[in-house]
Amino acid sequence: MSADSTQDKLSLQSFLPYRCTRLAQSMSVALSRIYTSEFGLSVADWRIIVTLAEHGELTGRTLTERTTMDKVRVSRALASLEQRSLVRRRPCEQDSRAALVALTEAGLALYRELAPQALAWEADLSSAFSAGERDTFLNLLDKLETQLAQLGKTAP
Amino acid sequence: MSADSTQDKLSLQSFLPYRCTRLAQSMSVALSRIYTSEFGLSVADWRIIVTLAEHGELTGRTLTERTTMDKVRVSRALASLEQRSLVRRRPCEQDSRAALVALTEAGLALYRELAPQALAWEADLSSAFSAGERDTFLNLLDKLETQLAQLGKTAP
DNA sequence: GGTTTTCTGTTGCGTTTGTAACCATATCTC
DNA sequence: GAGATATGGTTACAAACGCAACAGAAAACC
Repeated sequence: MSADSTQDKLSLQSFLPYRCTRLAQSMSVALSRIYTSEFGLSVADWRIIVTLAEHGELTGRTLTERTTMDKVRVSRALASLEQRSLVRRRPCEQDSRAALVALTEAGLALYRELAPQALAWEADLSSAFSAGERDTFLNLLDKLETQLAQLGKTAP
Repeated sequence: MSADSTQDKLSLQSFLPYRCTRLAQSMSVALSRIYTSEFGLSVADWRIIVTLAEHGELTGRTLTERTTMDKVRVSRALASLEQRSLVRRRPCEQDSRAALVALTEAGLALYRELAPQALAWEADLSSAFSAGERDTFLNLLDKLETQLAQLGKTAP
């Protein structure tokens, strides 16, 4: 009926931010059954481990960018991970304020056990999609994020 | 290139839960410029007000369902909203445990000021979409949520 | 009709999370 | 090269959050 893509009346159920948050919440709860219940990792831990596994040794600064997390959240997660000997830190020669963080052997081993499970879980989830819909979905997410950044720029 | 809808390697940037959380987070921050900075409302407050405006007088129980929030979160938000005279509570005749919550005149007035702004904001955001993409997006969100519920049922 | 179970709603407590202040170092400016 | 400014990272404090425990009332059970 409606040829318009936007709504004229406000309904929580079709309000984009609410729907995205709700979905993200559900996903997070489901996923945490893997990395929290089974491996005792927080979301922050998880993101850091995956990022380090993908990009190798990184500085805390870069880690906050890649994981879209707060400085302090990264700092605290790193402290915890280091205590559990899942990551190690060594001073950075070029900048003595910064530290270079990398996975330890144990950390890498954990990742190798965790990653396939996460991928399998995501595959199960994505099986709700028909061919191409996953890409479409990610594409739409991109569009929204881009637009959001655009809106934030014009009216800060 | 890839005809497969799932990924073979784990990358945070294309990992569905991460991407959804990130987008939801960005949206929430942007939106809160309206209802937090300007009206001093929390996300919980906001959801409750919108739901009450849409459905009229409701019990707390129903409110938790419609807003997908915790019992306690609703309870605390209601206490705060009642103190600010934005909602009122009256005992429920059929069930003396429950209370019926409704917007006050002030609450409704607030809503009438807030809702258009939220809708305008969402319209700005949705302008990143071409015709039909918003519906597509909501549809894909639905699919994921359904699948998620399905997965949760089989392996709890 | 009394007992047990279930349900609504609130409170207490420990954990998590973000904001602000803070060192230490690096960079920029003159 | 000395002062101002910005940046990486940690600490301190306060607010928000959810789980568990709770009181009170309804439903279910026999």
